[in-house]
Formats: sequence, C-alpha cells, structure tokens
Amino acid sequence: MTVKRLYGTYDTQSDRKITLFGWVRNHRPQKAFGFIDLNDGTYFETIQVVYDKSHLDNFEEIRKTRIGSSLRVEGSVERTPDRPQPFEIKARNIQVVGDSQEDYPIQPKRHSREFLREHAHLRSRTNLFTAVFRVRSLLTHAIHKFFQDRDFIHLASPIITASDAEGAGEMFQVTTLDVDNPPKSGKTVDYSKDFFGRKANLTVSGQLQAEAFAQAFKDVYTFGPTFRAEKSHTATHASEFWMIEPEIAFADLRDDMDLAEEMVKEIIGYVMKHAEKELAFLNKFVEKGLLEKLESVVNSTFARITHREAVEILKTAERKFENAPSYEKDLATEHEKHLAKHFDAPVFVTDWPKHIKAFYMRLNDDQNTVAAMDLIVPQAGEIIGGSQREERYDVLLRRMEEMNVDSDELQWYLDLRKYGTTPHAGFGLGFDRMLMYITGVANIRDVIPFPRTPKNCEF
RNA sequence: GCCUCAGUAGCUCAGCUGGUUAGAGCACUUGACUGUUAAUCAAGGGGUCCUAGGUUCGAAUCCUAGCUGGGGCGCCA
Repeated sequence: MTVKRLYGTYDTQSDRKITLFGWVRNHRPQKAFGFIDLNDGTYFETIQVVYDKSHLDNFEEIRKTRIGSSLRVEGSVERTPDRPQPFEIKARNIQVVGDSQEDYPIQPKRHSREFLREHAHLRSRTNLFTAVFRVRSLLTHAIHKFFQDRDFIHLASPIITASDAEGAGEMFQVTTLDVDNPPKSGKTVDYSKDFFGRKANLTVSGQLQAEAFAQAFKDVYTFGPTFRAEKSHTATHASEFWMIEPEIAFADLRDDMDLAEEMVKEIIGYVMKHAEKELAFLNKFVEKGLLEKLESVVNSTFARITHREAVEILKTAERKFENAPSYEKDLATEHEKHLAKHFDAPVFVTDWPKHIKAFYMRLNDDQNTVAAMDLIVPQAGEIIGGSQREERYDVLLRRMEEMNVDSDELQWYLDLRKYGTTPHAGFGLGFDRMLMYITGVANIRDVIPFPRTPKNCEF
C-alpha cells in the first residue's frame, strides 16, 4: 500500500489491515501513545500513524524514533472526520528499518534555501523539494506527451560533439589525453592523438542534428542535457541544464510561435491537473498568486511584438534603464523584466537585428533582421529562443562567412539545403527555467536535483 | 569578470560605538503529559565566533588579505 493510493481509497479501506513503508517527517510522542507523520514519497501529504503502548511490544523503542528514520508500519485505516486529517493509521506493529542519528539536519521547521543546497542529498525530503521535484517529473512527462500526441519523433541528439561552431557559448572539452602532458605537434596539442582523433566538446545544443531529422520525419524534438562553461553567477544560469528543442519542417516563424504557445499552455495545464497539492503548497509558501498566474497563462493569448516595437516600448517607459535600449542591440535583463511586467503575460519578441543572432536564422527581406523569436516571461526571463531556419543554401553560406563560422566543419549541415530543402523552424525551451516559472521558485539551483554551477560540482 | 551584503551552537538569528564566564528560539538528551497537528511544560549537554595575519593591556567586535555563500550586473541561453 502507498500513501497516494490510501488518499484515493481510504473510504473503502476502513478497518482493513495494511502495511506501509516510509520516513518519519514529524513525531509527537506522549506517555502511553504517540503520533508519527509518515511520508512514503508517493504523495505530497503525510499520513498520521497513531500508536499506543497496549498494541506495541517495542513501544519504548518507537517512542524514541527520531525524524528522518525509515519505518515499516502495519495497522488499520480509521476515518477521522472530526480532525484536521480525513483518516489515520492505527498501528498494530511498527518496525524501525533504519534509525536516524541525532544530527539529522532536516527539521520540522523552515530552512533557508542556501542551507538546503548544501544538503542536496537530503533536501528532497522537505515539503518544498518534494513539491518541486514531483512537478519536475510531471513536467517531463507532459512535454513528451505533448509532442508524442502530435506524432513528433523524439531523437537523442549527441552529448559529445566535435563541432565548436554552434555559436552558443563556451564549451566543456572532452578528452582522454593526459592534460598534464599532452602529445604535441610543434607547440600546439596534437588532437589527432585524442580519443575521437579531433578536439571534442560537450554539446551546447542539439538543434543542428534535430534539423537533419526534421528533414526526414518532418516534426521532431530533442529532450536532453546541455552544457555551458560560462562563469555565470545568476539565478537563471546553470552549467548543466535540460533543453527541449522541437524542429518542424514545412513551417515558418508563425507556425513556430503557435507551437511554442500551444506547448506552454498545455504543459502548464497538465501540471495543474496532476499536481494540485504541490501547486497549492507552492502558491501558499513560495509565490503568492502562482495559481492565478498559471491559470491566466493557460487562458491568455501571448503578446507578439517585434524587436523594434519592444525597443519603442522601452524608450517611452517611465523608468530609466542602466543600459539604454537600442534598435541595434540585444535586450538586457532589465529590459526583459520590464517587458514581461508591461504585458503581465508571456511575450514573444520577433525579428531581431541579424548581427546579434545566430548564423542559421533566416534572413528577412529587409536584409537587416532575422526571423527569430524569444519568449519572455516574468521571473524566469527568456525561456524560449527560436527561429525560422535559413533554408537557402547560398544565403546560409554567405551568413556563415559573415559570422566567421567554419563552413567546412558544417558541410553536412549545408547539405541539408542541397537535398530537398524545406522552410523549417524550431525553438529551444529551457526546461529548468520553465520549471522555475511553474513552481515560482526563484533560483535555478533549487529546481535541479543536484545543480552544477561554476565552482560547484558536489554530490 | 565587476559591484554589493553576509559568515557566531545542528538550524534561524541576537550580541559588533573593543572590556567579567558569548546568548535566545527550534533541534538533541532526560523527565512530565490519555488525541497531538511545526503539540506543550521542566531540566541538561552543545561554540575553531569562516581562515590567516595585524592593531591593542585586551578582539566575535577594529584593519588587511583570502575562502565560502547570497543578491545585483556582465558573459550567455
């Protein structure tokens, strides 16, 4: 029996004998009886186990059970309509499976997030992280379900890549060479001796490979880890994070945004349906108004503005920005925050100046902007970045030259434009940022089970 | 990489204009308690005041450097 199943069926379980396994969340012993709040991980709520001296031969041992201990409980279900909880377990037999020591750091009280990060192996036993990580699991499923329901093909894009031309930031190198004494060819390291016969890195994006698959399966997506070696110290950056990267053929930027909007609404709706207890808790203790926010996103139409229009909004804003908004520049974090607040809803910003965006984005007819879109949301910032891809061989080649991207290394990518090219588009969704948005948790380190950030690779 | 704040008991924090033996709540240990809900009540144990230097008769407190963490920004997505 599990706590989750009991909460669904306690009406029909009355007086039936059941066995539960779980951990002690709280314990209130008294002279001849006591109460244990037991959590077995299957459900957000705990279950109250009542035990008393007359039914337990090991009463004194159980009475001394500390928080964190694991137990096996035999007993019967008893309805308690007059008490805070709808039912409880009358214990007939309790065995300590694993005792918890005196110095167990997790107490039945509020802990700081910083403290819990340093105890990442235990923090998943707290209410907050129970809620966050169950929502994380549900969100993973919701995303697969969304795409699978629409006949998208999932592909596992490679984690190791030889290309450093993806233009998405600093990469972690992967090597089997002896870094203290690498083989040399003249003064430089001889990578022909390395495992792959060339320099290799951890991927920063599965997009290019997804594009290749989209030219066979039409609608595809990746869902996997991504690695960035930037020394970023912010609440929204991690060195290892997960991305969802759909890629759709015979599609343009509008189709891309339609897909992104539909996806965001549907996956939020799924979580709201399947994580009621967790969201209610987050709504109460983490972000007041969370449920209202999610509800309104599901029922809203996302704003869609061009980069030019975004800058105009910023220029006419009441407040002063440290970075002056410019038609030629990227939006700063403070600009994104302002726009998110201005619309009080997710907002797509489209048609960005070409020189601040990646080489593969489709050049607009004005020759100055590209068919790119970012989705900005309050709190988590940019959670989606996407574009229509440049499907014209000559234009793509020219753009690569303009942006100093090595076209020889990416000949396979250019080939896709030679053999039955299609207009196509895609985007990358930062999974962990999406989770921040849905849970209201303000730091990405608190939505990743064991987060990796610069100078932090414990656990 | 830049700016800023912080580091005192297992946790959250007070003490910091230098001055006796560094405190509180929770947790822990022991005891009381026949229905508790972060139970309550009583007693007890528990300290490298982040580290290293320095100033001083005297440093948790002042100065310098470093380490660690938070927040803001940048890079980036």
